[in-house]
Amino acid sequence: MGLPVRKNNASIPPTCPLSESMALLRGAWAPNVIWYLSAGPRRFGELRHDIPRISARVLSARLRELESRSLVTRRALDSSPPSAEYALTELGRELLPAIQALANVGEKVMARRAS
Amino acid sequence: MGLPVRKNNASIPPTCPLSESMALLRGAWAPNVIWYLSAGPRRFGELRHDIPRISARVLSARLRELESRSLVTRRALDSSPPSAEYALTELGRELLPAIQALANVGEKVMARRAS
DNA sequence: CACCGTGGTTACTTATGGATACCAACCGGC
DNA sequence: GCCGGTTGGTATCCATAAGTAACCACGGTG
Repeated sequence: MGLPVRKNNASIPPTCPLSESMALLRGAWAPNVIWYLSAGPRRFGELRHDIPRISARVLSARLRELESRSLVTRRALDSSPPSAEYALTELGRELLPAIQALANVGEKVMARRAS
Repeated sequence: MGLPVRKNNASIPPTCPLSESMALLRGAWAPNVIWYLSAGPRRFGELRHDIPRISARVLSARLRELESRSLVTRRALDSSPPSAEYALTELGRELLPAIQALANVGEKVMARRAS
């Protein structure tokens, strides 16, 4: 006994697409950054304000990582205090349905807890 | 100049449902564990085999955390070598659509890269 | 001139994850 | 009775990631 030999491995994909998208979203606050960019380009300080508990250090690191993964683009504006604007790429936008699905679950859980 | 005053804050929910579900999925490999439990209950060693790169230490920690968040249940079996079986709760199953959406994106990305 | 906002960077500390080894209980074989 | 294998972990140590707080250059403002 001890090994009831399970054959339901068949329903599991051989190489893991889940790990693939989790790799794109790796790093703290990455999904939030993408979410808050979904409505259009935003500047560093705006994102910092959108995600109150993120530190400048982590936001900076995350944006650079997301840029290197081609999920967001950075555009430097030479305004009087030089600012930067971040936007989603096409690839970044492909993650939006999944992030929306996560948000939906969160919403449902929050609603249930509030009731 | 410098501050083009953005009003698109209106499209952003006040409290963040995304962070809510990300908190449920916090910790390395958490989404994978839930994914591999979606087909039915599985034992510790089976999960370890399902997710080849996870260490026993982290799997153990993750299962305990997911159990404390009421996403999975643990059932000890008193077989000859005592074993344990983990299964999704109703709450855990609610995350499956979101995890499926992530997997779909990953699949698309992988397919595109392979072509 | 001192001060503030913008977009960061630089320490320093803590939390998390990974690798490896090890353990107790039990079984079957010898 | 001893050996090795199986199962579900734990113990230990180290590397990386994230949080905290302070600081900086720049120009505009009062």
